[in-house]
Amino acid sequence: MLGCVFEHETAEGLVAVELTEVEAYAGEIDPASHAYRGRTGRNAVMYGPPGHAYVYFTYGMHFCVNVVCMPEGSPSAVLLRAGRVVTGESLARERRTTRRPETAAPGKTSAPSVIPARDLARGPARLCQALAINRIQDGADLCDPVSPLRLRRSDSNVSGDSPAIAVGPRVGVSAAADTAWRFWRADDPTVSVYRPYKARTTRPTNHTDTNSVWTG
DNA sequence: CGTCGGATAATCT
DNA sequence: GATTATCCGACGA
Repeated sequence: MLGCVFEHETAEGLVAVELTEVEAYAGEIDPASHAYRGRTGRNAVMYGPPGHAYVYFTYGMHFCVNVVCMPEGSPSAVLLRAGRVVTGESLARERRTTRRPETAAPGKTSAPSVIPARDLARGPARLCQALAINRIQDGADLCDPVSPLRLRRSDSNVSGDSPAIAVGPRVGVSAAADTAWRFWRADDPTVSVYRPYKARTTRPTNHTDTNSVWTG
């Protein structure tokens, strides 16, 4: 799948990326897979036919997209982690630009930060934001040429020349952290930065509000 | 350049 | 109630 084109056609226009980084999840035998504990409402699409999109919502604010890759009943998928934008760069940047509230003090000009091209789809959630992928696309057929969301071979580079592929552990997973099922184009600037899993201290929920009074 | 904490809510146990 | 296949801004070197 590295080097294939992943594209989404919407009313706003077409944004296409060339995939530079992917990650494999091997269904019910893989402790890091969403399907490890069996079928649920969220992972149902993974149990369906291959070539369809499995989109999930995570961290309370991000979407990630997978390609279902094994026959019906085998819930395996490949997470699309990063890509290089080849079509619709301005639209992708528009979607990726986080407009913050005007923090500029009176008399001062706020510096408009332009997102570098390499960062537009650098990371699984960024890729989804650049392509405007959300829950609606969960289950979409990626192999139907008529589908607005498609995965296809690149028009260029049909010569068979393929850049070197690097292999390493998956990003951000707590289980099976040493399994090297992440694949990326070596020396490509659009590949996401590796960050190992880091457990986070659960912020204590405020059970005792400030007005409660202990009478005992 | 690097590391670190916070945001934020669906999903699952 | 805990966990999470992440990202961004802040801060220090």
